[in-house]
Amino acid sequence: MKREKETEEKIFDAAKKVFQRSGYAGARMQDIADEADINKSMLHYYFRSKDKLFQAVLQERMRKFFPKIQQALGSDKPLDRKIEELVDTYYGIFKENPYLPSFVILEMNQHPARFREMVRSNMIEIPDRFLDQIRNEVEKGNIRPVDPRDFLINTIALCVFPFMARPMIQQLFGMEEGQFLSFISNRKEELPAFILNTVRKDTAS
Amino acid sequence: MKREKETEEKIFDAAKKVFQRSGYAGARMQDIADEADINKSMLHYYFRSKDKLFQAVLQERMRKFFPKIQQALGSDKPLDRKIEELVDTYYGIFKENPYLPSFVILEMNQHPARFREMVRSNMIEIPDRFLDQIRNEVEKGNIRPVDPRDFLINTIALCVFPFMARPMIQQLFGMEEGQFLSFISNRKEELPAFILNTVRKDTAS
DNA sequence: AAAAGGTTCAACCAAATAGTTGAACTTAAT
DNA sequence: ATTAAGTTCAACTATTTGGTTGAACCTTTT
Repeated sequence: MKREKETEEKIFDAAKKVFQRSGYAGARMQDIADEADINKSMLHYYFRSKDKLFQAVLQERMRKFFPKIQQALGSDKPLDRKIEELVDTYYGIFKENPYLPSFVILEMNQHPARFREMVRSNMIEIPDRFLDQIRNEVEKGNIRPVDPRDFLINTIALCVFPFMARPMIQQLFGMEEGQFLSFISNRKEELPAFILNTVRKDTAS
Repeated sequence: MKREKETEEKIFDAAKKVFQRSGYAGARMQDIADEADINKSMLHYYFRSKDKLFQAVLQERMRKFFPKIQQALGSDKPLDRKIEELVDTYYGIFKENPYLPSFVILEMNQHPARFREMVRSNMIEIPDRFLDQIRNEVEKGNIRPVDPRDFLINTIALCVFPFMARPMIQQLFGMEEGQFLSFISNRKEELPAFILNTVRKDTAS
């Protein structure tokens, strides 16, 4: 009764932090307890097992993450505005959760079945409105003939990759933390153009 | 004396497989022994410790991987041909090593210091010829003014991302293994255009 | 064929790690 | 105040896992 919510929340926040940094296999229950500043048995009292705790974290992360993307993809804005909004959404998420992209990639590849089930049960899917919009732009001749799936992958790849490859980027280009962040900020301005250009039509030749 | 090379090689191949699939933390020495079909103590006889074995694998992977990219980047071909060659190189590597991209991303983020040291000691760097080439194309007005680092990141992102996000792509678009592979094959044909377009100049307006 | 040195493995060991327990403590209801 | 139910924690257990050992086994050298 005392502080039920607070303790559970402290644990959950700590678990998010540790699981995202270290992945399931690399995370230690003791690390999570230390991060939450409580006794290790509390983890089991509130979440029964490492696996249950992890599932809870993964679910929360995906529920926080994908709906925003879906919403941006499914809006009725014109394509160029939509892409700007999407870039904004991605950057907003990753600024606060820098480990999220590599965490999702890791667990997705490590436990594809669990991941599939989670996608299915949370009804995560690509809005038809977006796919139709791309087909429509192609038909109207506004963009090159392109598989909407390719365009979506291009978009996500260009947004997400720098956050996942951060250590490599910093090393190869000799960037400190601050330099990386300002590089990423500058890049954000260019991104919508990069993305839209991947499918831009020849305007002359 | 008996089969020295063969056993060591069997172990090493098994270790590559297991480490790439599961990462350092997720890999079990017993799994590697099983995969190599030998006794667990052999691992320690030939490589002393899990860490040493992992280092060996990581180093081999990076030495196999990066030089090819560097070579493609550093060639004296014109930009469009170079990008085609680079796409070819990436696809060649990933067709045979589908777990390589997510493995590198994982370990890079998990042990950034170890990764940095490995990049440094293997003298992995971006060929100046490539960076100069981009600056030159900008100067000549052939492409939009662009930070060469952004262009390189765009290129790698568009090549690599589908391989890392494979489980998500298959789930979201309802693809079987075979469908994914043919999707990836089709995508390869579009890729050079996607990449070059990210920095293509307006030709009219 | 005997000696020497490298190779293999079953059985162990020690450390790390997930999970359990029972007693003490806190809070809210009666 | 007493009780009942939820919460906390130190100490403990069971299991997993990286690593070791010593004897048996090849292969080559002499």
